[in-house]
Amino acid sequence: MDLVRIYQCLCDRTRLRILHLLGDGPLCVCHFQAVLREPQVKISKHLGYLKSRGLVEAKREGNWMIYRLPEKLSHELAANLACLQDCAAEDPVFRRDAARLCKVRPQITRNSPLCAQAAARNKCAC
Amino acid sequence: MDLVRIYQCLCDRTRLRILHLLGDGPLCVCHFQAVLREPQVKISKHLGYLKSRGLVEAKREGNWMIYRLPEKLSHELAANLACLQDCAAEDPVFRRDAARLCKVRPQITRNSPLCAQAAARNKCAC
DNA sequence: GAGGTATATCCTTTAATAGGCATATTGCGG
DNA sequence: CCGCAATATGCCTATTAAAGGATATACCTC
Repeated sequence: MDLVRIYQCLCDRTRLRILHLLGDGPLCVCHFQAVLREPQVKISKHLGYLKSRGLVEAKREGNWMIYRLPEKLSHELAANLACLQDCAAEDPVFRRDAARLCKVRPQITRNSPLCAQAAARNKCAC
Repeated sequence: MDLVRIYQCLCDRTRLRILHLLGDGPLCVCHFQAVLREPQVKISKHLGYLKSRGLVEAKREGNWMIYRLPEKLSHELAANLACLQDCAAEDPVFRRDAARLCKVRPQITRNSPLCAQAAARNKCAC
C-alpha cells in the first residue's frame, strides 16, 4: 500500500482516534459516536474516507455497520498502525478514548445486544 | 510534538523523500535538487513547510542552506521517522533516491567543496 | 407496508495545499 | 559597489479536504 495514501489518512485527528480504537477490535458506528462524541455525520464521513482508501473494512450486520482493520495488513500499514498505537499510549486524548470505550462497551451490550454481538462476531486474528 | 502535525508533514511524497534522505545526515538544498530532480521552488517550499512545523532545522552556511533533522526528537517524531526509514527500505523510489545520493555526494564535493564541508560540519549524533 | 433506528450521501461553504512563474533576498568574490 | 550563485517568497490557480444541515437509504419490527 502506498505510504502517502496511508499518511493522508493519518493526518486528521478524528481518523487517528478511530484507528486507535479499532486496534482493540471491530466496532460499530455507535461505539465511535459514544466514545468520540462527535456528530454522526462527521464520524460517518471519516469512516468512509478510511474505507475508500483501504485502511478499514466495513460490513453490515442488520441495522449496524461494523468497521474493523483489514485482515491482512501490508507491511507499511502494519508498521504505521503499530507506531500509532505506541504514540497513542502516551497521549491523554487517546487514553481517554480507550477509557471511554471500556465504559461504553457494557452499556451498548445492555442496550443493543445485537450490535455488540455483531462486532464480536467480526473479530479477526489481528 | 503533535501527532497530527507530524502526519500532515508526511502526507506528501516530496516531503517523504526529503525526510528519508535526511536520515543519512545533513544536506544542502543542492543535494535535494540533484537527487529529487524537482524544480527548485518546489523543493524550497517543502523544506520551508517542514521547517515551519519543526520536522527539520535549517542553518545558513555561506551561500548554502543546510537542512537536517532536529538534534533531539520527540518520541512520536523519532518513532515515525524510524517507521518511515523502515518502509522506505522496500520502496523503489526511496531506494533510487538513496542510490542517487551516493552518486551525487562526490560530485558536489568536487564542484562545491565548501558546500559539502558545510553539510558535514552540521552532522549531529542522531 | 408503516414507522422507527442506524448509517450514508448530497450540497454548500470555507479553508488548506500543491505547483508554477516571476521576483526578491542573502552572501560570495572581485 | 557589481554581478553572480544559491535559496526563499509573493502571487495566482486548481485541487482537495473538512464541517454542518438536510435528506436519503437500508434494515428491522410490527
